[in-house]
Amino acid sequence: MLSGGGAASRIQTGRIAERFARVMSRYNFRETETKWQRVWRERRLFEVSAKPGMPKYYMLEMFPYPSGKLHVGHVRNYTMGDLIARYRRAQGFNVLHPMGWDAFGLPAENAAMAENVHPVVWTHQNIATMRAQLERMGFAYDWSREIATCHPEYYRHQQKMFLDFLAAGLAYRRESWVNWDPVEHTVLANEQVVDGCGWRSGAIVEKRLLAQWALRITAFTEELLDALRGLDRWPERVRLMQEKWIGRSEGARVFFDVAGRDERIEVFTTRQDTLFGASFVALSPNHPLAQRLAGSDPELADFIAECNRMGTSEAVIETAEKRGYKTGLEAVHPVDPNRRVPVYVANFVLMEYGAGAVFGCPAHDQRDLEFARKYQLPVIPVVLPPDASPAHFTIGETAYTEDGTLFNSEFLDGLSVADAKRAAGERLEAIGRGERTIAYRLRDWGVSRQRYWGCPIPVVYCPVCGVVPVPEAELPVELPIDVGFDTPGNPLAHHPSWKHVECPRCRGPAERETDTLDTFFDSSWYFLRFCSARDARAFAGEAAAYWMPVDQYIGGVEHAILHLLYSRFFTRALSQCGYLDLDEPFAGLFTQGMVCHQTYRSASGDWLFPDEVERDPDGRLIGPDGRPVIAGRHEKMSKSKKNVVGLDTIVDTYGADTARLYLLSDSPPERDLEWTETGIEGIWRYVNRVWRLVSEPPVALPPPGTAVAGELPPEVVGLRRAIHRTIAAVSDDLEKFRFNRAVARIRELTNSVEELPQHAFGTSTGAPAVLREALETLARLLGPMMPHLAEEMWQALGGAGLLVEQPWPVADSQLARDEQVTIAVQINGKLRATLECPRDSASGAVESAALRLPQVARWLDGRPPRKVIVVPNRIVSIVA
RNA sequence: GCGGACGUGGCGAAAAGGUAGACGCAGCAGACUUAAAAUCUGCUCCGGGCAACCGGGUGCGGGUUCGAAUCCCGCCGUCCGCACCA
Repeated sequence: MLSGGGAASRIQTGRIAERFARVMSRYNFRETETKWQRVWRERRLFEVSAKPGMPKYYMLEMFPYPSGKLHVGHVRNYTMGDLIARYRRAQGFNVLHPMGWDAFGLPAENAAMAENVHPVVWTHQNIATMRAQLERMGFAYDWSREIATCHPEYYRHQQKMFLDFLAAGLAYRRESWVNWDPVEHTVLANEQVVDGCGWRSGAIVEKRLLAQWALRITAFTEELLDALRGLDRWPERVRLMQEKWIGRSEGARVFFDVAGRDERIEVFTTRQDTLFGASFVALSPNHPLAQRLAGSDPELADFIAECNRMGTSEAVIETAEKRGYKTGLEAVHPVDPNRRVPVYVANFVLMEYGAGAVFGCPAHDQRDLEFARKYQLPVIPVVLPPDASPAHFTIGETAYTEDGTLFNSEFLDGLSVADAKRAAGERLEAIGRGERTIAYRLRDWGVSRQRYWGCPIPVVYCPVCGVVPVPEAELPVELPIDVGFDTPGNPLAHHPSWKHVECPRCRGPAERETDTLDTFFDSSWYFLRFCSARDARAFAGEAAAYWMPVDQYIGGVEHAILHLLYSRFFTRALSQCGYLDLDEPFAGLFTQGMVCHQTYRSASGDWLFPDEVERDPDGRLIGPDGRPVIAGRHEKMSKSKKNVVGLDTIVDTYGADTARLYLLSDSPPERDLEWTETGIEGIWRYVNRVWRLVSEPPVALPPPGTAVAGELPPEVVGLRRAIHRTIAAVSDDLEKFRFNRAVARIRELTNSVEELPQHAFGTSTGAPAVLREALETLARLLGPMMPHLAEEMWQALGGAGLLVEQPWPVADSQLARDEQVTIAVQINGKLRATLECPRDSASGAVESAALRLPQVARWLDGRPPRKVIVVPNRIVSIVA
C-alpha cells in the first residue's frame, strides 16, 4: 500500500515538473502578468472618482462570500465583469468597478464549531486569500473602495437604516415560524434540515413560532411588480420568475358560516365561479379556528402537532403527502344556505397565503380532486368543456381546469368562466358573503436570525418602555468578540454581559436584542456603499446620484429572485426614508451559468479531487491508491463532491490570461460551463501562437502609424477586410454578451493572419503595414479578455503608452465590405448549388443565373419552375 | 407539488425563418526528430458510391412555410429556484 501511494505521487510530481518545463520555454506569463499588474497598480489606473461631465458606467459583479478560496465559478463571473469594465473604459466611459466581501453568514459559525477558529479570524483569513487570488487574475478593480459587510464601519449604516425603517413603519415585529432542533435547542436554516431532520443531531425538526423582525416589502408589491416591465435590460426569465414570485392573483374573499356555531371561516379563492362545485372547506393547521378546536379535540391536536413536525420550507410542505383531518364541523354554503360542506384541517393549506383557508372544488382543481378521492368527497362538475354534454360529462382522474360554460350552478349557468367569476363576485358582495380582492404570494421579509455572525439589530427591550431603538449616537452596536461556540444556540444570548444594558429611555435595566440581521440585508445596499465607500454617511448623495444605477450587474441565476427583489425593495425603502431618489438599482442584469466538472469516486466509494486522478499507461483512470476510479456525472462544482478545480493550480500552470480566455470562450456565458483540462491546454497553445506572431512576425513591421499605401495583393485585401469585419463583429458580440462568439471571431482573424502566404508580402510595400494593423487589432480586441498578454503585445509592437489607455478600435465599413457574395440555390427546399455574384445584384439577374446553372437544369429536367423566390445576397429558392 | 429554463457531431458549441456544424476540444493520418515532447499540414455528422453525387440528420410526434435548429401544438428528458445557504 505504501509503495502504491509513492508511485502515484511520483507520477503527479513528474507531470507538474514536465508541465512547468514546457511552460518556461515559451511565453513567460509569470513575469509578464506580475509586471503589468504592478504598472496598473502604481499608476492607480482603476481608481476612479465621479466626474460630472463624463459619461459613467457602473460595472458590478455580485460580491463573494469569503468561503475560503476562490473557485473557477467565481472567476467566470469576475472575468465577464472585467471584460465589460475594460471594454467600456476603452469606449471612453468613466468606469466604476468595485469589489468587496459579503462577509457575514453561517459558514463562519460552522467553521468556528468544526475547526475551533473564531469567525472573525476565519473570515479575515479567507478575505486575504481571496483578495490575493483576485489580484493575480489582473482584474481592473478600484481596490480603494473595498468593503466587508462584517466591518462595523459598514454595518453601522445598516443599523441606522433599520431604525429609519422602524420609524417609517417599514420594520415591525411579528410572530413567524422557524425550524427548531429539539435536541440542540437551536434554530436551523432550511439548508440544515435534511429529510426533515437536524443535520447534526438527526432529530426530527419541529416548527416553532418566534417573535421576529420583518420588513414590510409588501408595501411595495404593486410597484415591484409593475416596474419589472421597465427593466428591459434584464433577462426575460428573471423578470418572469420575479413576477411569479410576487404572484398577483385576482379572486375573492368568501365567507362560510359554521353551522350551529357563531363562527365564520374566510377563504380566498381565484375560482369563485366554481362555488357550486364546493365539496369541502380546508383550514391550515395553524389557522386560529383549528387551534381552538384542537383544545377540545386531542386527536386534532395530534394531527396538527404532526403537521408541525416538518420543516418550514415550501418545497417540503408541497411535496408531502396531502392529508386532512375531518373536524366534524360543517360550513354553510355562502350563496345556498341549504348546502353544507365538511370542514377539514389539511396539511397543504398555508397560513401565510390568502386567508389561511380554502374551499375545495374537486372537479376543477387537481389537488382538490386528489383530496376528494382520498376522503370520498363528492365531485360536482360545474364547468362544462366546449363540446361536452351536460348529461354525460364526468370527472375521472384529471380535474378540468380550462375554460367552458357554467352548469349545475343556479344563477351562473350558461356563463363563461370569466363572466361567472364576475357574476359570483357581484352576488357575494351584494349579499355580504364576500368581496372581490387581489391576493399576492409575496410575504413580508423576516430578517431576524438567531445567530452570532451577523449585524446586531439595534434595539433594546425594556420591561418598562418596551421596544426601544438604540440612539443613533450609540451606533454601531458592535458584535462582541469574546464569545464561545460550545453551547448550541446563539452565542450572543449566552454572553455573560453583552446583552445587559441600560434602557436608553428610562435608564432602568434592559436587554439587547440578541438576534442578528439576515445577510440579505447586508447585500441589499452594498452597491450604494461602493459609490462612496469611505464616506461618514452610508453613502454620499452626490456620488450615488452620479454612479447609480448600476449599469451592468452580473451574477448567478440562483439569485434571480431573493437578492435582486430585496435590493429593489431596499432602494425604494431608502428613497422613501430620504436617502436617495431612485427606484431601480440595476439597469442591466446578466445571469451567468455555473461551472461544472466531472465527479470521481475511489474504489472504496470516497469522492476524489480531479487532481488525485491519473491515467495509467492503458488510459484507465486510477486513484491515489493505485486502484481504478469510477468516473461519475458532470455536476456543478461543489466542495462536498470534491469536483472543484483550484484556481491557484491553473494560474500557476497557465497564467491568469489563459484561464480568463478559457472561461470566456468555451460556452455561451448564460449556459453552464464544463471545465476540462484539455480545453485550457488549447487556449494555452493559442496564447503562444499569438505571442509568436507578435514577437517573431513573418516580415519586419513598419513603424507604428505607417499608412497602408499602394496596390495590395488580393490576399492582403482579404486580410484587411477580415480585420474590419472582426472589429465590427466582436464589438457587436460584446454588446450582446456573446463572449464565446467574440473569442471565435478573434481566433478566426488570428488564423487569417497565419494563413497569409509569404509571397503576399514580397510584392507590396503596403502589405507589412496591413500585417501591423492586424496585430495591433488583435492586441486591442484581446485587451479586455487577456489584458496582460495584450499589454505585452502592445509594447512589443511599439505602441504608444499603455494599451489600457487606448480607445476601442472602430471598424471601417468600406474596408469591411465584400463585393462578392455566395448565394445558395435551393430546389424544393433542398440545397442543390451555390452561385457567386456581385453584392446587391438585381433579383432578375440572380434568378436567371441560378436557372442557367447545370445542377439546376438537371433537377428541373426541362420543366419551367412553378415559383422562384429570390432573397437578395442570400438565397434563390426554386419550387419545381 | 409549484415556478423558471434548457435539449444540435465523440465533446464544448455556431447558425437576422435562408448553404446545419463557424471557432475549439478529442481522435486519425502525415511532416520535422535517433526518439519523444513541442510545432506544423491534412482528414473527421451518419449511410451508400472509385468519384461526380445521392439519401438521412438539430430529444420524440405533429403543424405553419417556397424554406424550420429557429415559429405553433403535444410529449419525453435534464438542470435551477421555492422565502433561514449565499
